Amino acid sequence: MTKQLSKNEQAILIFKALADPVRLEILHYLKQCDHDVSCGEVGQAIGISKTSGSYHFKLLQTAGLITARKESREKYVALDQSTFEQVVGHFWDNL
Amino acid sequence: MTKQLSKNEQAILIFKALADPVRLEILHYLKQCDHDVSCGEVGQAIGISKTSGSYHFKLLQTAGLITARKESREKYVALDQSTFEQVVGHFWDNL
DNA sequence: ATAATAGTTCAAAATATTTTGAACTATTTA
DNA sequence: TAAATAGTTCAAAATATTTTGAACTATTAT
Repeated sequence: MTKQLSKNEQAILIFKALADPVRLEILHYLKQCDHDVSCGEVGQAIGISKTSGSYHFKLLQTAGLITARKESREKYVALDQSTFEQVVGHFWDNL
Repeated sequence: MTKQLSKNEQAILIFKALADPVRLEILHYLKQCDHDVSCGEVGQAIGISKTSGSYHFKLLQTAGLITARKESREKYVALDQSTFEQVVGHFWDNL
């Protein structure tokens, strides 16, 4: 059961997720990929430990900025711009 | 001499500024005002100390989310949506 | 000149976020 | 079955952010 968030709470989640250089690097890497890629690949590409990666991917996922699918051992992630558009697009209206 | 920021650094500054409930309250209050208002008025309205207010107003100002003008003893602040539009509007393009 | 008022600055304390490494689960390969 | 691989979880350590109160500047009012 995932708690239902208000517009503001959701916005804060997204802004927090975006307010970090490592996570922007992740998103930047994902943007260059048309296909979805494994967490390991991304982590290696930007040079972070897998523990740290796990932490950041979870945050991005919770914020709705990436989608993730588990295939056997690996987790494949991809950019999801739609949440951003929805929440940040109407940010000033909802404020 | 204010350091020149990259697009990403500016974006992080804005996202950090927006990733906080107190600062969203400030922006929310400012949104309701057509005129600019004193820091004291805002602080009182949302119930924060003036020291804390000073801290948050500085952050918002640095991020370019508010404008400020000093008139005699008081500092009048107002919403500035334009920076947000410029930086966040092209966020995915610049990423 | 003295008081009061609006806001800033500073350093310390309180909180929150991020990184790290070890131990863990689950899956695949030898 | 045993070893290797991908990722998660946990708690501790390292950092970063936020709050607090006292001391400060500058302006206005008595």
